[in-house]
Amino acid sequence: MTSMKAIRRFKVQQPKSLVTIVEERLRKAIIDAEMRFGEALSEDALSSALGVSRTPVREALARLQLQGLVTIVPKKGTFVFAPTAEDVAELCTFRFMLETNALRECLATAREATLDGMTGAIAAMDAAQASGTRHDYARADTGFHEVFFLHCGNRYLGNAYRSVSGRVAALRTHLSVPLEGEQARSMSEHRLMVEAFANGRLADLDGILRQHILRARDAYGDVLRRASAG
Amino acid sequence: MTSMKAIRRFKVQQPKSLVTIVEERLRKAIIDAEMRFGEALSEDALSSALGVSRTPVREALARLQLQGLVTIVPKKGTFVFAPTAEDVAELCTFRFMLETNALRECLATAREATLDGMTGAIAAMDAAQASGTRHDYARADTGFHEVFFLHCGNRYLGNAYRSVSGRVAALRTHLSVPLEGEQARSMSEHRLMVEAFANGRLADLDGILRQHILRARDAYGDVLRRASAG
DNA sequence: CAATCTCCGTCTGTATGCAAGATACAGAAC
DNA sequence: GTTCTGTATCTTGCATACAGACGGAGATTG
Repeated sequence: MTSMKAIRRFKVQQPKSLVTIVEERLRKAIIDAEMRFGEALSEDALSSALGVSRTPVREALARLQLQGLVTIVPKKGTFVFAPTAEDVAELCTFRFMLETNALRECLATAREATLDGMTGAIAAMDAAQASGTRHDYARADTGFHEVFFLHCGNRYLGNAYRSVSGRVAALRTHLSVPLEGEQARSMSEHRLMVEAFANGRLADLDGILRQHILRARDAYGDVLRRASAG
Repeated sequence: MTSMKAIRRFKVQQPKSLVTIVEERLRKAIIDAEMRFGEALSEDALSSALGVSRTPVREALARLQLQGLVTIVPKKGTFVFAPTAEDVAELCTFRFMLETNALRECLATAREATLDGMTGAIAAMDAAQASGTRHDYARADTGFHEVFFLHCGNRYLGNAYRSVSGRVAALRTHLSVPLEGEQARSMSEHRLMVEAFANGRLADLDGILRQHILRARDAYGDVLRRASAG
């Protein structure tokens, strides 16, 4: 029948499963610091709070564990992840590696699209800095770094990043680094990265990125050490 | 009682959960090519075959999906993953990136231990080549590459590798590359890598590794293209 | 008063039951 | 003969029920 092609356009997106909904809700709760590091999560409490049965909650928690956002201790309970300074250091090192490689790919195969994405993210950060909350800025920051993986053309690279991006985002919001000049400094570094990328200066890009991420690493490490000491 | 501290040392590792057992069993079945790419897996059939209820089976399948070993299609079923040539290419590229970085870390911080591990793995490969099955050789090969991540000192790097190692291992056994000289060539490349590592020649190491992995990529790609064409 | 034992509440791990979507096939209508 | 439709039977998604493990409060004993 000739009208079939037209009909196909009506295909509806099937509703998200409860597992997905719960997962996203909890993910947001953890990342946006609605819960504290190490806080206990009872499957029972969550299921009644969210109005679903324990089954999807349980499955969602399992997924979050794979993303490193919660820690499941057999027979004891599930807890919001609690990073140590070492954790953060390794995490940042790893992140630097992923981003460097993603950027290299972007520069080689999707220069225009990546540049567009970056400038768009910068605009969002500007807006957030001007009028938004700190959370808005953090979200925009996250978005900036995600651009690389959207255009890098390697799904595995993107998956690997996604498997740690939750933790990175959570660190950003939980440890609202108290340094005053922090946002301004972050912004200027992001701008520098866009510029280096536009000019195809890969070495510069690596340097800025390294500095950007490793500085974050030290800042987070300091805050954590202070927290565990005090 | 003062003897409690001594008694604690006898604590036995608690029995694995059913989920873990099922997961490992299925993982092995997929990796060792007991099932074919794309084959359907029914929760019901699996649960009765394994003698457990559907719950742990379901959870295990969810985990395997996160490792990329199965694909879950809502309301339709679960299937053994079915890689395309593109998949394989991206996978190998990613793998090269991870291994390169891991090796760099090993060379910098755990030279001796890594070298020991590599030579041990080489010995296992020799043994497998002399008298073992092709599966034995594949397992030893997998072991060789795992050494890097054992000693690289970055858990995230190791996790990322583990999240794709299943697929890599499955490719190795499923696509038993028919080229005759393959094993010998692979062996010699591994030996070259050990040598370059021992001498600290990082650039050489990168080159060999790149060649080693990218050649595997092309070989797998060929087999897959031929399979999908024929 | 301190150390230890015991019991109980709470948690997770697993089994099972039920509902709803997807597919394949048989049969009816043209 | 071809196409459509209804149904039978698969599949998963989710809810609930039950049992075993862990941890803490209180009882018990030195």
